[in-house]
Amino acid sequence: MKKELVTLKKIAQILDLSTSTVSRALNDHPDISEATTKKVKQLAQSLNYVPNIFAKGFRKHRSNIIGVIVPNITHYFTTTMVRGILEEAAIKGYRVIISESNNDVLKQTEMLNTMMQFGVDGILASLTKMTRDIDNILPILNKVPLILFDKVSNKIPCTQITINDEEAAYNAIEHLINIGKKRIAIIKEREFSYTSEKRFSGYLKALKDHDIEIDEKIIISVDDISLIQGKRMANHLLSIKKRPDAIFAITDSAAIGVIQTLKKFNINIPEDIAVVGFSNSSHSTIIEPKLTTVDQPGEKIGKNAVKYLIEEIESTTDILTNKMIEIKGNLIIRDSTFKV
Amino acid sequence: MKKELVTLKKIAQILDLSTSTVSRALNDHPDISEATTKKVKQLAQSLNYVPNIFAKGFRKHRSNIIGVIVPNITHYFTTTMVRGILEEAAIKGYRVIISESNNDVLKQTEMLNTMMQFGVDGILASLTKMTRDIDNILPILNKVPLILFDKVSNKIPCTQITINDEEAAYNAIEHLINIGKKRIAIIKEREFSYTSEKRFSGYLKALKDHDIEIDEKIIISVDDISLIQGKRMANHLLSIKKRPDAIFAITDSAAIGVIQTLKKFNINIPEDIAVVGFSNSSHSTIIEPKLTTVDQPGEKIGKNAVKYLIEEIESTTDILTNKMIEIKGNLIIRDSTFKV
DNA sequence: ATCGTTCCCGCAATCGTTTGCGTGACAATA
DNA sequence: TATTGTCACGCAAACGATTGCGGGAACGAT
Repeated sequence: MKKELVTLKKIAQILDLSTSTVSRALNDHPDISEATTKKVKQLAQSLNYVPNIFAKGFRKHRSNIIGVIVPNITHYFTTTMVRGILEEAAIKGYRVIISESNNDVLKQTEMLNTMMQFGVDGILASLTKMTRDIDNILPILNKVPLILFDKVSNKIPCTQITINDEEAAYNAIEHLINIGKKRIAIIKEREFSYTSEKRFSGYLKALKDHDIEIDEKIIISVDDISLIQGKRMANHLLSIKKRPDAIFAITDSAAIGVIQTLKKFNINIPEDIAVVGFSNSSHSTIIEPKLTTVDQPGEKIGKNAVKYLIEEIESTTDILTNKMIEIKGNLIIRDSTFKV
Repeated sequence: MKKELVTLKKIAQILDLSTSTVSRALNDHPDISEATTKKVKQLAQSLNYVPNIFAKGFRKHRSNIIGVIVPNITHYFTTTMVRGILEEAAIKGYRVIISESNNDVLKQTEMLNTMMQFGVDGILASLTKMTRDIDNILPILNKVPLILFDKVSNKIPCTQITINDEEAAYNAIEHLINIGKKRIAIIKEREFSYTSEKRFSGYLKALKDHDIEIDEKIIISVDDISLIQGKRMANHLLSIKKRPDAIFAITDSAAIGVIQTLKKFNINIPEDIAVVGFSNSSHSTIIEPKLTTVDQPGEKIGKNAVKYLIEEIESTTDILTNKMIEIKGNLIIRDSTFKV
């Protein structure tokens, strides 16, 4: 546990140099001659020198840590984004600390603050659903770069990275139309959710473009978009007089709930009612029939988020950037909308 | 971005005290009178003082960060453990940095080293499958506390936390026997895997205890225990002359592969062949019939891992602890073994 | 009056690294 | 020769918190 630390001073003593020279040599400072630089680096190597991270951070006010906050780390899609974040961060020499907000707004702001106090160089956040009180988040912006991904909010002036939800939803609906569906229901979220709204507007746009009547009765809003709610809403949709012939659930889990109750009532999928989800979760190939859904390239989102964040961290200018980046999601057609 | 930092010195100046007094006051040092302690704390509060984490770590050689390494963060069970880790760590005032080894041994050792250099106070690791070259891991033990969880290795002298794999497997097999199954196959891992071996020995023990013949032909070993392999091995098991009447797959994903091919051949589950998995993954209730499996309390494992790790971190003695902790997993009986 | 305690608190060093500034050696230029 | 410039490096301060040591004040006991 003791293990005599190797420090700049030690290297300096051995080489009969000053610590400053050693430091500069290791950092490729132009003031230092090639010869000594080489000498220093060699010794450092052989002594297995590692710079004291604390002293370094202490001086430079840099931790090389980025903080990540997600609502629920248990969701498969979230983990794929996290994977992308970890990869890209490792490449760029950053470590990642992760927190889970459990969709609790208070916890979320608390975590933002802890992370700040803890000295992260930047924060990547995927917001909880009902993040309305932006006031708690805005102060962060002046202190440390913040980038939102996946669950974003256009009320916050910072760069944001999402799926092209609207377009992807549009494509999904168009696919349903192409296979002959004319009465397409949607199950979306009631609480304001950026992604839900985007997908909804893609839905509306597609219907309009194909001159299909929009019927409020088959536009279903739920509080939490879960498997259970999918079941409930499918039940509801079966009970109305003019049944839909397709159901677009804003989320795979809801779509799976829908499929499960349709099967319970022996409704043929996709002939009687087609179903499409959103996420390409791992469940979508386990359920039968396999679910048509939108694949979201999580790793790509994660990587991009890190890329933009580090850009902001290492930029010298202090202006808030405010880009909106969209990553393309792809419709994956499976048995729930298409029979071979 | 500038934002005049609040430091001990500033507080000291305002209160006309020395920084040392302020420091001690904030740390509840007995030398400081109640009155001044109170005064200092109040001012610190109102000034929104946060100790500079770098300076603190610099002095105390403590980062209050623990490193976590997992093979694959995408697995549901892994995320539940991570959740437990995050929760417990947050409570204890530690941050968590996570890395993914992707089941790559080289990456794993590299990550261990990076984390060490980075100054984590301790490391929690779930090992990659084929971690044989313990040599890369042993040096870590002298430098920083290490605890293994889930994927462990009894070759490494440190405390380890697992499910009671053997017992749980025993219970699963006993359940199969109780519902009348007499010829029970197992699909396990070929490569040495601590958990696989444990589950296998539970299987053997249960069969012996119930005087059931052990048949090598229905003991299947595979390289990677995946859904695909589940399908393949199910095919194989169907092809042998004395078919099994139950299949115990060491893993949910393999069990799901098994179910999928059994269904393809119109074999009744569980009447003809019962299936049980291990993990209680989220897939196990999506598949039909719903899968009987062993629920592993991931959060509990995570929490315990953190608890023991912090214990070691904060202990003053330097002796390597070497406890084996087992967390109980519970058999969850569903349709794949039991018809109502 | 002197001594010994106890209670509170300040001084100053310290951790390892970075960095502004200074300096000596030497070469180039006037 | 005197001046200027460049190169390569050293000095020392600084970052903010912690901590061993020492010391003054107050008080009681002798």
